Amino acid sequence: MEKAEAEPSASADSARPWQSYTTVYTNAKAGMDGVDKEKVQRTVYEMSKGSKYFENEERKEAFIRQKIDNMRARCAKLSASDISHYQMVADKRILELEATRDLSRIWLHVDMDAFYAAVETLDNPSLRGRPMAVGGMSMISTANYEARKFGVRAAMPGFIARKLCPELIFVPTDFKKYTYYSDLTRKVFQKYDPNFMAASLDEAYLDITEVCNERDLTSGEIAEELRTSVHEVTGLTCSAGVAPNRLLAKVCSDINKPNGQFVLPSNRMAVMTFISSLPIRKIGGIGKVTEHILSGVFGINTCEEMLQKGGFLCALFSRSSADFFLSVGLGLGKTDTPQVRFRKSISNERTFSATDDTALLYQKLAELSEMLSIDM
DNA sequence: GCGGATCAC
DNA sequence: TATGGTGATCCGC
Repeated sequence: MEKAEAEPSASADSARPWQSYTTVYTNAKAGMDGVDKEKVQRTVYEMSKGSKYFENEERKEAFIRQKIDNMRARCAKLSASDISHYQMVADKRILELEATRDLSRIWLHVDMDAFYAAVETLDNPSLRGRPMAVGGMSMISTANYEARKFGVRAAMPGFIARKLCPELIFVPTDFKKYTYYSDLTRKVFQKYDPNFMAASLDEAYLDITEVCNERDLTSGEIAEELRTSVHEVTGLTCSAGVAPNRLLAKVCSDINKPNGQFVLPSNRMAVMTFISSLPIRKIGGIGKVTEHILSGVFGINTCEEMLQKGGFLCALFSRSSADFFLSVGLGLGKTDTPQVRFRKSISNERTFSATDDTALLYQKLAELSEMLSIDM
């Protein structure tokens, strides 16, 4: 195993405690380039410190640190013969996965730019050019690019956002509005792929192989035309990524955001070059925890390193997890169009302040059950 | 089979 | 004052 990365020591930790408190919204995102990350991080920490939420985050982070320590120990205990065995397992799996590579489809991922915020600005043009967020004091759904300059981000609580940007305008969420504009964009998507896959109100995957062939246009030309059409129909901008599979297309749509696009050519060399230096956190399905584990245990920070450490991954993870990690290292992803998609669960939940009042808890349960039964 | 954890939007 | 809601998947027990 590689030497452990420089871990924040106890003394550095107490000198700059905010550096160890990370959240999903203290991560880099489009429009956050000129942001003073240190200052944002410190403000988030100061506003969070001492709260129940903060305590729970600390508890979870301690748990993850322990998990990393345990996995490191398991790694260290592997014998030379274990290591060569798992290296063979990995090499074989890599060959099998490589054999499934399909470069025949062209996938496009569309992602609307700051969707909820952009819709609200269409509805109320006086918001244009001013820092604005959709949501409330508890939670922000989206921030426009003016607000992002202050470090304000989706998933950040509103009271912290206001501290970062006192001028911030709050607009309450209005899903009816977003659904209306989402439907408009989907009418456009349908013209390029009648079987397009909606991933959310503001994201979709399109297999544009046929439309490219039939109209004898490049994927980049189709992407330009689709984005122009979406803008004409809705007044909203979007970004697009083109790649031979959905996993890569999703990464690509983020590269020239906002109002841009990126095409990854459908050949193995281009894919491997693209993936080689790509940070694993860019991959859908690899979140904050998995990033920490892969980095802390194996020293894996880029997709290429998934292949280099393949033996250890096969030794320590389940078959399905190891397969996923190796696939990422190869730049493989789904290329099929599932014909039917079933919903597998239905649920509802509400957050409320802590209580030991059982009567109140039963009442909450009754309310939730009632609402859920109506949904069903 | 179930509950908790992780992840995405 | 104050850190969401819905759906999916995986893992360990």
